[in-house]
Amino acid sequence: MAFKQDLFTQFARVGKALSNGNRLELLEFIAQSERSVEQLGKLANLSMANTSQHLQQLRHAGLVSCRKQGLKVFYRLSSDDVIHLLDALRKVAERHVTDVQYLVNTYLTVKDNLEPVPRTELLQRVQDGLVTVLDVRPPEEYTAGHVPGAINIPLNELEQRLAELDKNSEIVAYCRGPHCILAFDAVARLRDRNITARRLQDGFPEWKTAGLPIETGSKPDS
Amino acid sequence: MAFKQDLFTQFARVGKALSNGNRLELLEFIAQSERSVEQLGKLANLSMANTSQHLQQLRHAGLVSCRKQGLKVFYRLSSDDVIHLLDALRKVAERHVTDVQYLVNTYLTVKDNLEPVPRTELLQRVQDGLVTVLDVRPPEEYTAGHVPGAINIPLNELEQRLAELDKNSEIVAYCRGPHCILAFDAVARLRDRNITARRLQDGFPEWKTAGLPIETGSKPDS
DNA sequence: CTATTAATCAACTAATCACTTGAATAGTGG
DNA sequence: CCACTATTCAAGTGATTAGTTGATTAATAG
Repeated sequence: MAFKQDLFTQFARVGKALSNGNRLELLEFIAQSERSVEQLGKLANLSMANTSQHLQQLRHAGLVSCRKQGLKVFYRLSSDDVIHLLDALRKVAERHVTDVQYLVNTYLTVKDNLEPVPRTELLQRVQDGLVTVLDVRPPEEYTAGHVPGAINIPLNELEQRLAELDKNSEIVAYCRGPHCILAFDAVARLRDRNITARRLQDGFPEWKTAGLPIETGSKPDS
Repeated sequence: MAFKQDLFTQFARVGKALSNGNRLELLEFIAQSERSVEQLGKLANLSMANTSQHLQQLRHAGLVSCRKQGLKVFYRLSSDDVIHLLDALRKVAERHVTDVQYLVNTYLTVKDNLEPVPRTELLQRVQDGLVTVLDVRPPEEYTAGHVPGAINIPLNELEQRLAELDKNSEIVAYCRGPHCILAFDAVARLRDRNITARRLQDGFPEWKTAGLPIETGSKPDS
């Protein structure tokens, strides 16, 4: 059955594109916004030629597409399907690969002195104006219920919306749960910019089931 | 940020597991039902040692898990997340890789010019007795789980067992997934004999992860 | 035209991968 | 105990991959 083999070989091409850490990092950058080869190379700390070659592999796998404007070539995700794919990949990795869990634990608790903020502590400190609570989940989930007073900035908009954060108060980010990558990613990015940030213990479902108050609806623009 | 690199490296391990056609084929078989190494090797036409090695790669990537029963080791998907991942992979490949489009068009669409039956529609129509659901996968996979009320006739027995089909109700055939040719083939053969037949949207794993009811065990002879 | 810049291509090395072969393990039954 | 079976391990080979280096192609500016 040559057809079946051919099909799996083609699917494997997409898998192959996802089989290298540098390419995955490039993909994540591209997912934020369209970028040139040079920019991407700098972000991922790769040589120009190497970056170009990786991007072409991604392009041949159908994950990204590009347009030339003047001297520069801008790459972007070819569709939202790719985001879903990356999401599914992360979810599987996060949930099943023990090494990822180990990395997350190491990073959050020991290596970077990032022990999560206990739930019980947070409410008081929000009321005292000591912390800004950041919900990095998608808007739908935020609207459906969130920690009182939290502002919603989805992870992919974080860089563009840094101005909305009060840089004098500590940021406490949370997301879907204890192993959800969103909040730790947010904390990592904020810390890259020298913004004090920590992660809330667990995520929203745990907050809710702990019997703590919640708030629903979307935040009006202020 | 070495941590970030490490994380992407771990994610890439999952990508690497998906980067080989034989592994993807094994995964699809495993998605149907738990199976031993020997069975999987035969299905995918691989040597024992080779199969074992591929399965171990899948296991280390967190995609499958296994249990030993007597002499045999049975592999199964480690969670429904994996089906979602495979789905996302297929979707991206299908939509963006022109070679896949060509293959799909050449082999599949030509055979099936009628739209597949949506999952949500099927249950109601089965209950109303309007359709006969036909599972054309091998008996083991049928036994491990199938659409409620479906009858099991493997493709190679279809011609001999036509009498079992109620020719007054429409036949809806399904198999392993959106690109599995078993159901396409069945529909084509039934139409050749002037039996009204259509294909179910996707296959059994997708049905299961959509949260729809399933039935297990083999059908008693009636 | 030439110089400059962004990106790609081509050629090469070291590392990794797919697969084979043959040996080693672990369970089972006599 | 031994024989038998399903699986895994270990070692080796040819193919593929990631990354480097230096040359080459396009677009732009003077």
